[in-house]
Amino acid sequence: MTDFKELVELARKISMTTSRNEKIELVSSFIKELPEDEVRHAVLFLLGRTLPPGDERHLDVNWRALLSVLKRMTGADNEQLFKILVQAVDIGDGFKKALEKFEPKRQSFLFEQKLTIKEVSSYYNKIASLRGAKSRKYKEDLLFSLFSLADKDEAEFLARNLTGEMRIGLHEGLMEEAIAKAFQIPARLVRRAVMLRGDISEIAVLAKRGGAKALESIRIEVFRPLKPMLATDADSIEEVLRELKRASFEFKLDGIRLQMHAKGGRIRAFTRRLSDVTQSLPDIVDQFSEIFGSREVVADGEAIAIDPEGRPLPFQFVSRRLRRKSDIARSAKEIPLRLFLFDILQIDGKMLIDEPYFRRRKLLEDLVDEEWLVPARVCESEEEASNFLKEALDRGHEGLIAKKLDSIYTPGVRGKNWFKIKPVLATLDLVIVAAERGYGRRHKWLSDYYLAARDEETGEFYVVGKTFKGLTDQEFELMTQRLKELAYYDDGHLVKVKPSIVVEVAFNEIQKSPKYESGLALRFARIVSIREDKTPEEAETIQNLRRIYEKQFLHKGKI
DNA sequence: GCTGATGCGTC
DNA sequence: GTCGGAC
DNA sequence: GTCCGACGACGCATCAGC
Repeated sequence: MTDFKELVELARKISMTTSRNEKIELVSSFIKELPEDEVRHAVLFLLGRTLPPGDERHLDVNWRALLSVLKRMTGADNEQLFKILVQAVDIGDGFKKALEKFEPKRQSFLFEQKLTIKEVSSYYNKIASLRGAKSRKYKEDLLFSLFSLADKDEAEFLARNLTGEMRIGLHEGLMEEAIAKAFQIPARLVRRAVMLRGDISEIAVLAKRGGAKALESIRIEVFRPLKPMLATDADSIEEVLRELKRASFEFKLDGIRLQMHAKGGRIRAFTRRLSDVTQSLPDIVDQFSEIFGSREVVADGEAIAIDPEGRPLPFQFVSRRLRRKSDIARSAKEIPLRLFLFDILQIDGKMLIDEPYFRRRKLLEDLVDEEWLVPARVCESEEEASNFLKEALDRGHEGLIAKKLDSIYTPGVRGKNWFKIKPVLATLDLVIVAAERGYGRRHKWLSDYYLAARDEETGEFYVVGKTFKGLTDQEFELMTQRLKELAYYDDGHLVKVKPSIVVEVAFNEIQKSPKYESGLALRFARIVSIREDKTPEEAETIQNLRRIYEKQFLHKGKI
């Protein structure tokens, strides 16, 4: 039984170095020595996860629950804790600082207990299993008990782990290399195994138990989702064609990525992060059954919402279907989804991911009626591809995905074989009216900015979204200074400022907002420049935003 | 039974 | 999802 | 080229509190 303390110490060392090689070495020598039944949890915990993927339960514990436990332990009031947390680098640091400042109350145990890796995992299990009335309280009781067994450093680790933000500069990429190094397996092989299984903690165990041989024997299994292949951003069609010369361009649909599995008449649908959403999507299941009957198949596609004329609806509609458990039949009728396939990964036991794209696509076209396929066209000239892009946009879609014709399907990889091309939209000049202090590496700065549009009738500013993207570190530094000078309210976290600074903001879509008074919100807002030349009075108006919102429906459907 | 807070997962 | 920073 | 860490919008389910 390995002490939890050792894992905490390892995490500390990992966070101390920025060298990737050093991180890999640290993790690798640690997991090499670990008993087989602890490897899985150690890997998960280091990556900021609690339960293994595939476990349908969740802890339902996050920073609010943690705060409540912290209150119980320290006896401090909200104000005292807020003061500490606001100055902390992140929640883990805040926990540690609060426990240092106030001598914590702890649950007393009958026997002296020491936290082990397995003990923590067992607590997580119990917390995840609790449901129903008063379960929040019982979860907090368990957390109190868990934190009672932890010293300050362990508490810091736990707080980070439970919020999923370890911030030690270690994710799956380096973990794969660490596993490879620990068990002397080529990194390539580890990576491939993780892709096919979608669960790195399981691969770590397999690697320890069976080495390279065990990983080599891994195949796609129906009903076990693999990671979907991803696309790299491209600025233009020209850039893509320079890279690929000739490529297949497919419509990029704005819906949910679905990996469909079928065998013996049973059908399952998995999302991009491999959760099973079959239950919410009976219409998609029917469609897949119509397409493939009871054949054994694994296919990749996108589901979008469509109006009676077959035009795509905005993403917001699709998301209403997604995790629904109640009134499923009714909502399926209100917002019908339609599946569009673009890849096939396995059929009748034959794995296809190592076949080149053009063969997989050809096979798909032979097997499936065109109406179920994402429209695709092979282009080698910019003009041809541009026309196809225009067609996609005219039909209300997001853009194009360009695919290298002879590329294999590399699950989980965002590489140079698939590119996404989204058109650049006009930007908006908006006013910063408030800001929030950042966390982690941004904790000294005002990092998240409230963006507002002006009401041309009243002159008031209305928030239409927040963004933390687009500025360089240096610009954050300067912006923080400027905003502090404009502040008329500052509680340590939220800073409200006099409308003065105008920024040019890019976005992908304007959505209806239930949260903002303006009724509108920007999707994927990011700052592209600071408009030193503009005054707030010259900024975008809320009236114009409404017009832009309506214009989006020129190509999109409405119910 | 309703409402708001919280957590989670999609993009 | 999207961006900048760091290796 | 690749990985990592900053965090955005929504909508659903679940639970607490009235």
